[in-house]
Amino acid sequence: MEAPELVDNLNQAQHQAVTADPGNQLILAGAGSGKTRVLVHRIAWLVQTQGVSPYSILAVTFTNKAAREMRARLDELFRDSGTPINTRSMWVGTFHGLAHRLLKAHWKDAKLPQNFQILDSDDQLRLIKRVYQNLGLDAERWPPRQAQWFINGQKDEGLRAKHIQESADPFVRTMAAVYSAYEADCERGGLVDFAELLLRAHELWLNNPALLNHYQGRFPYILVDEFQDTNSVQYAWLRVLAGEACFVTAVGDDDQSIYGWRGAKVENIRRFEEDYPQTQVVRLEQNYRSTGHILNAANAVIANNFGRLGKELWTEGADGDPISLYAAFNEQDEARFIVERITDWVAQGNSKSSCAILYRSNAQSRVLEEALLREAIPYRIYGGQRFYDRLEIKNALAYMRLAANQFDDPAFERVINTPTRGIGGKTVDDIRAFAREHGCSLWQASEQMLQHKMLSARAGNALQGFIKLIDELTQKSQEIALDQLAKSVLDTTGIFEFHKKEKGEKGQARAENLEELVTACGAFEAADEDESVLQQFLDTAALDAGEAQADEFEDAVQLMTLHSAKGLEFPLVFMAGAEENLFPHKMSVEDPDRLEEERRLAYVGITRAMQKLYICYSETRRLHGSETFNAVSRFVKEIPNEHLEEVRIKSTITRPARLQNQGSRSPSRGSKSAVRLSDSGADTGFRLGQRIAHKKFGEGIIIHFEGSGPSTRVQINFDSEGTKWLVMQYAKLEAV
DNA sequence: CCAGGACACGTTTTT
DNA sequence: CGTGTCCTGG
Repeated sequence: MEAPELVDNLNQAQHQAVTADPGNQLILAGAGSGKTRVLVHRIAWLVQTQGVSPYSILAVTFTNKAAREMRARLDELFRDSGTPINTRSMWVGTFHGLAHRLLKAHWKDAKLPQNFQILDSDDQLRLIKRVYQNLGLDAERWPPRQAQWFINGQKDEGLRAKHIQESADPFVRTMAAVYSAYEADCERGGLVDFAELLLRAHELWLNNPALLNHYQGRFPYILVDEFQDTNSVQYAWLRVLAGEACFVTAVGDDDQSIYGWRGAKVENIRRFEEDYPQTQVVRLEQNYRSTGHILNAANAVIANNFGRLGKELWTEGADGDPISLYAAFNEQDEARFIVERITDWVAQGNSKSSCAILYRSNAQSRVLEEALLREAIPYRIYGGQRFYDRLEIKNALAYMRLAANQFDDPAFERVINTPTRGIGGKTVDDIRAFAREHGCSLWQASEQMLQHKMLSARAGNALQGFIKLIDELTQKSQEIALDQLAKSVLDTTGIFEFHKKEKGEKGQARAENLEELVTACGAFEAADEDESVLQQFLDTAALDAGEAQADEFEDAVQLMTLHSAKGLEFPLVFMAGAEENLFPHKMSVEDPDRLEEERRLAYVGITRAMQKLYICYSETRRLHGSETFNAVSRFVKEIPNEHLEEVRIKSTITRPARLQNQGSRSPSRGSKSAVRLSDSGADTGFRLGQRIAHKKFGEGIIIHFEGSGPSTRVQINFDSEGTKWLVMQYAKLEAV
């Protein structure tokens, strides 16, 4: 059967990947090589030419965004080829989403209550803190966050509390105890955290051979996106499901594995061929995104890593501009440089949203934001707080959760006194103690304590009011539509007023978000007839926190970390802070594996750029309150000179080491003996003692020069502003 | 309850 | 240095 529309316009490697005979397949997809296209076309090809049912395909991604995109593109493809298929009923989703779907369908086999609740990391931490109280642990000595990290790490490796080996190490012993108690609490409350979804789903296979057999028969074709990001449980879950007969297509790029620190295992993709017999390997190396200079730079950098599966990006397109390297004087200068380049770019008729500023750590954004703010350039920070992660939304959702399930302890704790209704810490402690003693939920404990009049009149009344409130919501939840319930939560619990009266613009924003929640509830479409719309909505909210920001349609410069830039592309890209100890980060330079991950991050960063890439580093940087002096990043040095062009001619100044001990803000200006100053300023068109005018600072007299060329820095004693150091290139001085 | 101060901390993030 | 958290005093 022919399916020309599926293979037209594919290059040879893509064609090979899409039309390969059914079998195990490893598609090594370089950055910008048309990966999603291949994945989607492969699915359509199987369906349209191989007679594979779309419902016997399992397609797994990591993020909801990726899953949505895949679904949308499948919809489009199927629609265009005249074979409309309901992709909503296909098994396309995230690992967590699919695991959840399985556990919902087989809650009994999974040994879960039917209405088990998903615990987000906030709830999880809260629960761990409660475990601490129960165990009488010192939160100072063993930070609860560490316990959370530990528990999730163990689960990611497929390990339960009982699997942790006896250890003499007090840390391990303590953590194991916390894990164990936490597990018991989750068990009692029917609570499932994110890692637990995966672990349970894996155990579901292992403990129910018949069930596993059923799904193995159901899904003879499995496709996994971003395979290099799979962690141990995810890999194991897939491996078991695939069994001996299913065909697995793994799509990924070992060179873009940047999540090792949260459990992802590059080895999973590297050993794929060994684990899945007769794997056909296809390399997608032709790049449709970047210019030649950019790709060659990326290739050269990543070539320094060992044990790669190997891949070299190339393009039919032009070499383009070399990468520009700017050595900033300090982080302010760096920001100013970037903003000026953006201003130029926009002046040439480009959009602001076509530029991205990438950085290694979030702390770097502040200075960049300030510089953008100064020039009134709108910007958007990617990866901010998402809708369902907002405090006010979580509070409202907690009421809805209680309406769905009164035994949801994390929800109970969150809102029992939010807004304040006179149930103080003491009362809540008493309820917790009672619940713990009787092994029941906080809700049940509250009812019991009220019944037996175990509380003071005042606390009792307040608690009674809360119980009544929730009872009424529970009642309503069975009678009215979801958005009406949400509205009712806002009206009756006081949460709307509570957040609205928060000071500043915050209150306004929170009120708007809460109203938005009602709208979202109105727009929610339930997929499953057998379960309450409310429960489905809550699960969706827990598994998909929504988009990061509301005003994403405004034309704005994009700011983000290198990590969150993965998968995106921009015509103009700035990589800021390319300095040793910042990038690669100092926490990663000692360990070769972690250093390689940093290098992959550099590779990801470079390959985001389509037309033009600027790499910036700063000779001095204020970090954690003190001045740091870092060399240019080793990754920059790994880029061959032919692809680089220095924007600033490096000055001839050599800074003595002792400068680091000097307290002054501008250490290199301190003493004449330490720094070779060019007192002529010959190549600048200005001379010492000359009177000049500056747009912002007014008139002044030149009192020092340093460096040469356009990067020459000049000290001016302004009449009204005092002395300042400026970079000649930017200062735009005029002789008076 | 909340403002304000002391104090600690400082890489990356999705579900 | 800037931010977030925890604690205390009013």
